[in-house]
Amino acid sequence: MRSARSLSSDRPVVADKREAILRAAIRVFAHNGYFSSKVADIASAAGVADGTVYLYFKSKEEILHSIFDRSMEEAIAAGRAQLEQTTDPREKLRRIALLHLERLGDDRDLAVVFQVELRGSTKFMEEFSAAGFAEYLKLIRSTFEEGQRAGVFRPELNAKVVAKILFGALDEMATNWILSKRRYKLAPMADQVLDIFLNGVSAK
Amino acid sequence: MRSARSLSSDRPVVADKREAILRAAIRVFAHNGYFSSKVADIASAAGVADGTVYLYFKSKEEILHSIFDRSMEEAIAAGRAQLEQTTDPREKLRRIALLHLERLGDDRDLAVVFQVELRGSTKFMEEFSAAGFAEYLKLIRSTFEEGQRAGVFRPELNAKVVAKILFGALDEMATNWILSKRRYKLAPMADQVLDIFLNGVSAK
DNA sequence: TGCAAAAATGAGTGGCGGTTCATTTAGCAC
DNA sequence: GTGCTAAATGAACCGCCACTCATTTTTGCA
Repeated sequence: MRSARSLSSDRPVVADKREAILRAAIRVFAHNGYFSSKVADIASAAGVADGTVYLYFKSKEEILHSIFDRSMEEAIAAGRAQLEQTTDPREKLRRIALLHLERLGDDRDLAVVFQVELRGSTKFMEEFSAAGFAEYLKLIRSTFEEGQRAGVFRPELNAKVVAKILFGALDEMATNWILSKRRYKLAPMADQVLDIFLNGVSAK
Repeated sequence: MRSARSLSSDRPVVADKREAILRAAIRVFAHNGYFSSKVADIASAAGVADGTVYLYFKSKEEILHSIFDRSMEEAIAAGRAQLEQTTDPREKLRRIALLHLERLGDDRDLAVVFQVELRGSTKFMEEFSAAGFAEYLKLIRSTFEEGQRAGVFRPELNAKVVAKILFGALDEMATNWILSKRRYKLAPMADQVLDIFLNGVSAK
């Protein structure tokens, strides 16, 4: 039973099922936490048998990795695309920040995985940090340096530290939003953060 | 064997052993992560038998809670004490920030537990957030509001958001410091953060 | 329609580790 | 020394769950 559309697609059913499992995993991890989530839960949420999960992923841990890798790749690509839209460094940072919070704000489950589940062990943190996080920080940093060269930002500031400050502030907005019972829009917070941030780093 | 100093102290040997287990747990959690740490590891690191741990703590989870509770209580008390040393709101925030990074910088293992292990599940996060974190944020926030009333800080800013920004920036400094292979002093970062932050929030 | 290969299934298993508790040891008063 | 209590011990238990694999189902082609 079930609509098994298989002809006409060059990528086989594989992609669909892999995708279904990843989506299910995001949902399950977000609700129960990575360590409390059972592979069986993910399987049933995805509508497949337990064993099927292992046809697409080597282990439970690899599922978490895949979620991170895919999302981070998308986020960085989207960020890069935004940067091409403008040349003003201030505006570039504004777009990065907005995009950052928009993406998380649009998918609460994914946001929970990113803000909470991925932070839960030094082992993960180190791997993830090495992978995508560092690149993301570098994106912010080089944009800032560009602004320094253009004379827009205070030249004496350490760009690495500045990047961490902006990232940290946005990160805290996201984490707070997840934990908050009161529902509000996340993306608009970007403006408030940037107001203070740009005011703090701009050359007078 | 062992020096069993028991007379003269009103609190019995209990406190010593509880303390030993807590310290051992911080070390073990920091090195292996909360979920990978075995109670047996903590016990042997503390120099006691497995079962002894359960004479002082109801469960493995309660150990983590106790670490958080005790440290947070100390941190907030220390923060309050600092606030009494000065009346200038700018200086107050500077001292809070410095203290924040000093405390984490002085005890890397505790810092790992705070920055990484405690963030690993929504369940923990919600409990901890409700408990001490919220109070800490409030400390920052009310100091900022005091500065607004004094005309030192921009009056149109939302104090809650401002508090999160400062906290987020400091938090990111701490997390980065833990994950960094290069060893540097954490506390001095406070000045760089505050430079930008105060510049961003001060009334001109 | 038949048939081989690929995909999917889900019951079973093996190991792990948090917790318990019967037993041992230490502390102390007389 | 003797007896009593509190503290400490650590072997064993037991529930859990990631992962395996023998079997079944689906697919795609002739």
